[in-house]
Amino acid sequence: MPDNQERFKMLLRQKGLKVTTQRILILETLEDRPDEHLTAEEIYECVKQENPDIGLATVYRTIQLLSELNLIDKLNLGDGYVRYEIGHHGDDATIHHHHHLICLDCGNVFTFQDDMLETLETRIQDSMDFKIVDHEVKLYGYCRECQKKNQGE
Amino acid sequence: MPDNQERFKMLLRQKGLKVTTQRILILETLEDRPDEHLTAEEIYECVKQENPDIGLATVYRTIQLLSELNLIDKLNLGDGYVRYEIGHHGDDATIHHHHHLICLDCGNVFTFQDDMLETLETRIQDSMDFKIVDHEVKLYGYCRECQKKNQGE
DNA sequence: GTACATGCAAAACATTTGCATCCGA
DNA sequence: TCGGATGCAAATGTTTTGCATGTAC
Repeated sequence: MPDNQERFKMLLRQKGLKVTTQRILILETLEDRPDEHLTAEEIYECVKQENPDIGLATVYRTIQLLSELNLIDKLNLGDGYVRYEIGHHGDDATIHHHHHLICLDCGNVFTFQDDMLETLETRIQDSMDFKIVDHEVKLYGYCRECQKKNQGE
Repeated sequence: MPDNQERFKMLLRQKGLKVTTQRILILETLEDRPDEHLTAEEIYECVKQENPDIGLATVYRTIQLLSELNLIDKLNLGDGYVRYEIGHHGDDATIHHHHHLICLDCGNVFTFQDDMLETLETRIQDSMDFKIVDHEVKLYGYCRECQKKNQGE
């Protein structure tokens, strides 16, 4: 399991880019909140507590960098914000994308892992001659709490 | 197989809303291009050919209405535009969501249908106590043409 | 005639960019 | 020192909204 922070520093040096306080703080913010799906604005607010002078533009630029380096994943819940979460890696460098359950009532996002998608991908690959390299699965519905809450209706 | 146009008119009347030329033209535009994933701007350009005085705001307002009435589906390809397509209904009123294959090279979007998701949904429903009502699946990769084109590299 | 719809322009919104200054290597 | 990084403000581009006018019913 590679240390994200060390990897980030290594990748930056490799590209002749600089290791700055801001960049590290932004990565830490995302590492500390592995299942929160933060928006740029939210990341900005978090980092400002440690470094009040940081600018929102720096957050956007760093997010883009982290995304290109495959250290974070984008997530679009269709609410007008792009959200980000730290990448979930396996022992190798392979990214294990998990999937998202989105509650239509409370808006909470739950994650789950399932290997069935791989079977599906193989099938599509064969039948449609389309080479799949990434996927995104979102299931919308009602979480346990909201089902309970609305049972009487 | 219900007629979208008649259904739209019926639903409008039911809600005390009015059947206008603009609303019908926008629905027709989407009906005529069932697999094109149009942006608001593109719909606007199409409708302007029939009705040059239409405003972009009307397109946005109608799209929102059609979306609320479940006559069209939203699709976000992450390119900064929200896209829309006519809903694909079965014999009953059930919406048969198809899935999308997005080529990372040429950007073309292909659709496919697969029932495997239902098995997945049942499993999630049982194991996580989450009642699923809708889903969205996007697979990213390379289409046949682009695979061929880039074979030499 | 009375809502509701429309078109226009202005506003709102997230995100990006230009540029002078700053700072890591 | 020097090229990349930052912060700020301005710009961008999509989508929304306010309001006077138009139109379906």
